[in-house]
Amino acid sequence: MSRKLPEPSVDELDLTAILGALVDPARRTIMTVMYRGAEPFDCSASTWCANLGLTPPTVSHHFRTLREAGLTRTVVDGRTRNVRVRKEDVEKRFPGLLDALLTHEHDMDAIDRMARP
Amino acid sequence: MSRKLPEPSVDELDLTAILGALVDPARRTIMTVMYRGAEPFDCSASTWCANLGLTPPTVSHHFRTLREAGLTRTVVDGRTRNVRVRKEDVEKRFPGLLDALLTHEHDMDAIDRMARP
DNA sequence: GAGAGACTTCGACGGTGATCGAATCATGGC
DNA sequence: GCCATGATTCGATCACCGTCGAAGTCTCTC
Repeated sequence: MSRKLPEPSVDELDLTAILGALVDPARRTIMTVMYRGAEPFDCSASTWCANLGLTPPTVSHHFRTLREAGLTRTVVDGRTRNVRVRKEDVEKRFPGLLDALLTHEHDMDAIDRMARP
Repeated sequence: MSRKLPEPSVDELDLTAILGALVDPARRTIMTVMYRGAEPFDCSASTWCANLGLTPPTVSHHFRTLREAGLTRTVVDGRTRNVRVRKEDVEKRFPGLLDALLTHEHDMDAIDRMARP
């Protein structure tokens, strides 16, 4: 049994909210890792905490912000959370946006760390 | 005799600064108008004030933010200021970014108003 | 030169957001 | 059913940003 956390529909996607979410470097790192990695993505918060140098509350806050901006979809299944980027939805509304924003990231450190199984 | 106001070089263009500049709806409107209009663009601040519903200090602040983010180039010539979007520079560093961000603006009202000579 | 007009800078205010520690909640195992 | 574990929420704090009024600066004109 799994439940999907609330998220805006495609029509509700707002550019200001999306940009507001992607201004933060930590959130952009999260998005870049998930955007270029295999999906669905297992995001144990503790792993993110270590790689981003942030505490659990802050990481939780970032994931909520991304989801509420419509950039990610979170499915809760038991105690694990599957988060994946809503590529098609965002692409439909703002073509080329994710590619333009998430393919030129400079600090690949966290990305490389997260890539390890 | 004209002088160019200080601006970051292409190598100094920072995605966080650019997104921070474009998060604000007023600045995004300014950029959209200039990006899609003919350039160079005569930006009498009083016109912007009327169309954006903002006071001169605020408009001045927005233009400064855009310039310091590397999105615009301002050339002062006497008492007139010519501002134009640094399309090539931004495109060189972040391909497709401006197109993705400035071609789906919803509120065309200010854009239409500014379009009139 | 002196004044008028237009933009910028300065100072302040209110709001928003990132961050953390502490408390709370939910889940799986005993 | 109850505890241990891991994430979320709550509350507070700090910094940053948008906005404006007032003061300052620059330029053109007379």
